[in-house]
Amino acid sequence: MKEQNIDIEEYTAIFKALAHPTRLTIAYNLMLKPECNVSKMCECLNIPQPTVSQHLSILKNAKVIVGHRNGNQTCYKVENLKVMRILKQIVSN
Amino acid sequence: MKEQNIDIEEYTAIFKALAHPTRLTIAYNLMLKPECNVSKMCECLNIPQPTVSQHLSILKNAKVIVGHRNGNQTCYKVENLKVMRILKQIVSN
DNA sequence: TGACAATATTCGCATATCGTAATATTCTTA
DNA sequence: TAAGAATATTACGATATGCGAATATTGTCA
Repeated sequence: MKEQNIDIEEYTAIFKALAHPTRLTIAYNLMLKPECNVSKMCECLNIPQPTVSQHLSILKNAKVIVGHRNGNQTCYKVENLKVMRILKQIVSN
Repeated sequence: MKEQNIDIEEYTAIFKALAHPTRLTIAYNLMLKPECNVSKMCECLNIPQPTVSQHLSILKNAKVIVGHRNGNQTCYKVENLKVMRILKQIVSN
């Protein structure tokens, strides 16, 4: 019998990162829009900046999002194709 | 601006349930096969029965799987369409 | 009913996660 | 270089999660 080559560890890490309302909201919105910086997220979510940065850090470690600095601000976006496929599934159902 | 009607809480619960290697493995395999009872899972996973039952309970509470008794054993399967769409995405990528 | 198989639940403890607060770092610009 | 804006990190107490061990429940069948 042929083994399905799904990487359980990888997907577990992704799901773990998405398993929080704030982080799922961030990831979901980042998938819809091109990218976003931190202070705009804080404003939209109405959540303190350190908390948002912590969540961003978790999403980043799980390879759900990537960030790049532009001057003194950091823009984040979703690039991981596996993550994008998952997030697109939950849109508009 | 129109609100996207995605239920963050619902998907958070689903992702939380799937965010564990054992549970993701169980859910993934249940999506591939028609259904499975507990002792067969214990055997395949090589994990003690109480631990498997605990994970099944978590998956059940998150509406990821449903179980029905057949005599003195319980068969579980994935019926939730949202969950199936997510799990199908992670197959064969 | 008694014994056994299959599954579920409870308990206790170790570890992980969450959120707030405080502080540190990085970058820009005067 | 000093000040301020934007972001990141650390510390810590409260709560949640994971797992093994023990036990309870449910169903079958002699």
